[in-house]
This record gives sequence, structure tokens and C-alpha cells, in this order.
Amino acid sequence: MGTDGDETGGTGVSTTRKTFALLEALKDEEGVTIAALTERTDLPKSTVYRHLQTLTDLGYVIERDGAYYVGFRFVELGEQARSRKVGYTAAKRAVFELGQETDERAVFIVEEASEAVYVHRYGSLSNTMIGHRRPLHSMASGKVILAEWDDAAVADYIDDIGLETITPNTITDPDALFDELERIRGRGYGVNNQEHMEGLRGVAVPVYTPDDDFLGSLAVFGPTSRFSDDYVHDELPTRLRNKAGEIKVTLAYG
Amino acid sequence: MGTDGDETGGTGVSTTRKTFALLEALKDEEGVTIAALTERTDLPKSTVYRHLQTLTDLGYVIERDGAYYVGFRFVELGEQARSRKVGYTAAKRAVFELGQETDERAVFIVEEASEAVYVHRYGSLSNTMIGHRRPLHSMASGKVILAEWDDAAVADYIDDIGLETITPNTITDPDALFDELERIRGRGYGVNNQEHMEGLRGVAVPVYTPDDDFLGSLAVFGPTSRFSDDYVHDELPTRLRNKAGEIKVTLAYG
DNA sequence: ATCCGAATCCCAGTATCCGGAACATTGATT
DNA sequence: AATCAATGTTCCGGATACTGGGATTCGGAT
Repeated sequence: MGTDGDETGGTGVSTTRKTFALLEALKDEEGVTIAALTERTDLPKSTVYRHLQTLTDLGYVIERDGAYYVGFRFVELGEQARSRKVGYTAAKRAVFELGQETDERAVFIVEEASEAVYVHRYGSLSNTMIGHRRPLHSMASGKVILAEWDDAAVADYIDDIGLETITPNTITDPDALFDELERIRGRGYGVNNQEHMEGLRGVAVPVYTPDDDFLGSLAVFGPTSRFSDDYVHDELPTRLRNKAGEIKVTLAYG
Repeated sequence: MGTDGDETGGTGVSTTRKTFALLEALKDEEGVTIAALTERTDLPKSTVYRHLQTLTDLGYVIERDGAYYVGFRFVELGEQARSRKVGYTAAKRAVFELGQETDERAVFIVEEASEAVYVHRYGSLSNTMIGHRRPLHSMASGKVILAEWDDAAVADYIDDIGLETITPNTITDPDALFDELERIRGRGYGVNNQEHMEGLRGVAVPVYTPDDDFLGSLAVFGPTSRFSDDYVHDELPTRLRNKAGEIKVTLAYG
């Protein structure tokens, strides 16, 4: 009993945990009412009320017609993360140009807490995906990131997070992953062949600063119908490498 | 004593206030250390430590080499706000196209808590500005927003927030503001003539949904040298109105 | 006018947040 | 190599302020 296999769960400030539990609940559904949040979070009505009161007062949550919304203050906070490094902002332009030139989806992805985070994105109308987090091992860009780590770090990753099966093609065998990473290190780009979503292939390259610090991964992806072997292994790697090079140059000189 | 003229200050959950005070401090400076945060927030070392511990554990704050950073989790939260309405995402494309076509800065601005919030932006390398908040009365887009309100609401705004002087050109007289808003309602676009920043002029139009709900304001701005009267009062208003129309159409079909 | 659900408010009890101070660690300096 | 200063981490008693059950108010529907 109590051995849920769960992590610590209780360290630190539990009030803050409640606050963020509420924010997560708010994020998951548009314009939630207090009653709904009470239901969703298993917190008593008055607690929910008091917390929302505080968040609204601080301006982080917006109340309109009895419904509560995540406020724009978080955009400000998020932009801080998104522009933490100059390279991130430089990558924004690169992603856009890549998208325009190839007419496919393009993304810039960074690692945080052993997950792949979408930082910039081109393609389709919706912004969505930005800020989303996915497992590293199932994407071209994620594998490029893992390829930057040494074997011990990757082994830790496998131990801690594991290699979840996402599609039939996902690499779930540690040895296969190590081989794949070695391949990526050798040729300088990573490929994702329907490992993350069926029908989708992608190519990714690493992006470095002028001092060769690793920044993140630049990737293009699209439907298998358009992503032939030639395109994936020849044209795109070259194009991506050039763009990564441009970022480096931009960072070196204004 | 105690009559600081300060607002309430103490309702709700004060622990949450501390958490966000820390986050704000984190936002203002890159990679802060615990000691620095202690200094900056006037909270005891152990309190800062405990809060950061919690935030890190939750994944909202990142610790690297003893320095703390705002994490990407806030991007996720922020994107939720940024895509709260479909119209916001549709406006993203419009902003981009406007920027390309005019080769000037373009923005989409929305009101929250009686402030203008930058939601989308085109121009220059830096993302910065996105999520930033400015007073409504000093910008073309802000005035367009105020023009949507009725006189009573505007009067409340003036009472609550006031008409701060930002540049010599800022409208600080209530009557002048009411006149200006009437003018905007009449001709359907707003102009900012160095009211927000010297040397900068701008033009803005309102954006509506297919059911004529007000969404926000689309604007273009640039240096006085390039923003002649003709450009500002003829070409740009037309161009902007067309783009606002396109958004409406996008929302109605496709 | 009446009813019902939801939001808001209240208040006593105590969980838990706080913060001073001791201890550990890092790394810079001589 | 040894010392020292500064920062990070841990501990713990005490009281603040968070909690949550329940009462009250509000607002809309029948």
C-alpha cells in the first residue's frame, strides 16, 4: 500500500502543485467553469475558487462570463524560453524558409527534460504543436538529438524513459537504437520512416552555434508519397545542412 | 502606515503569489542563480529554494549548472491562449503576408485586461514583443480596440488606467481621445502618429469573425520616413481591410 | 413566484508553509 | 595544498494561511 511505484509526489510546495494542476486542467479544455474544474481536479469547490481568484488577480487566468481561460501572460513567459538563446530565434527564420522552399512541414526542435519540444513550426494553419512534447526516439529530430549524447547518457535515457512503441516502425530495441545513432553520427542527418506516425517520413540535421555548441534540430517531414528515398537521403539532407549552416553564419556575424 | 495607496495585495493564496513572483524574476533575467533570486525577490533563501525545487519537479522551470530558467512548458500554456480562437491562428498568416507584401513590421493585437497584447508579429529577427503588453491608447491598434467599446467602457478605462504620456504626441486628453475614436469608427481604421514611439507611424484595422464578433486588430507600422500621409491614409488602410476580410472568409469557409 | 445549480463567502482546525540557522559543497585565492 | 567565502542544501519548531465543509447568495429556467 502506498507503493504505487509512483515517484516522490509530495516534495516542496503542495499549494503550488494545486495551482499548476488547475492550470493544466484549464489548458485541456476551453473556457471551463468552476464546477467543471472542481470535477476535473478532485479539489473542493472552495479551493478551486480561491486559487482561480488568485490567478485571475495576478492576470495569469482570465474570467469571462463565468468561464475561465489561460491568459496571455503565459505567452510572455513562454517567449522567454523560446528566445533563451539567440540561436532559437535565428532558427525561426530557417524553419520558415525551409517550409516555403520545400512546401512541406518544417520544425525546429529542442530537448528539454529528455523530451523533444517543438519550438518553431511551419505548415498548415494551426499553431498547434508548438510547445508540445514528444519522445525523442521516435522522430528524426529526436534521434539527431540523442546522437549528440554519449552512449552512457543514451543508456540512462533508455532506462529512465524507455523506448515506447508509437508505430510498428518505432525503434524499440536498444541495440537497434545505438546502431541508428551511430549511423546518424556518421552521415550527419537522421531519418524517420513512419516511426512516429504512419505515412509520415522526415529528415533532420543538428544545428550548432559558431562555437559548435549544439542548439537543436532542424527537420522537414511529410507524406511517404512525396518523400522518396532520393528526396529523403539526398536533396533534403543537403538543403537542411545548408540551412543549419546559415544559422551558424547568422549567429557569427549579425 | 500601511496606506501605500496599494491595491488589495493580499487576497487569495499568497503562496501562489510567491511562486509567480519568482517566475517573473526568472523571466527578467537569463539563467539566474538561487542567491540572485533571493536578492531580487526579498524572500528568504530557503523559501526560494523550496519553490524552485517544486517548479523544477513539475517541469516548469529548468535548472542547468546551478542556474534556473523558465521552461518550455510555458510555451505550451501560452499557445493555448494564442489559439484560443480560430481567428487568432488565421490572423497569424495574415500578419505574415502583410509583412512580406509591405516589407514593414506587421502585428496582430488583442485586448486582455484592458491592455494591448502582441499575439503575432512579423519583422526583424527577434520574436520579442510577442506576449508583451502596452497601453491601448497609445497605439493605432489599441485605439481601434477602444473604438469597439462604448463610451461608458472607455470612460471606465480612462478612470482605471489613465492616459499615460508615452511620447509628446500621445493622446492624453479624454475628449481628444473620444474624438479620435469617433473618427476611427467613421473611417474604419486607426492611425498612430508617433504616439507610442518617436519616429514611428502605424495603421490598424479591426478584425471580425463571420458573425461580426470583434477579434482583434491588424496593424502595420514603420518609420515616418517611409510612412507618408498617402501611404498611411490610402494604400495601407485598403490593404489592411482586405487582409481583415480574408481572415473573415477563411473563418467562414476552409 | 419557485426551484435548482452554481458561484461566493465564512470560519474553525490544522496541515503545511515559512524562515532562521546549521551544515555541506563548491571553487576561487594565496 | 590549504584556507576561506559564498552558495546551495537540509532541518525543524512555530504560526501563518491554506483547507474544505457548509451556509448564503446569485442568476437563470420553468
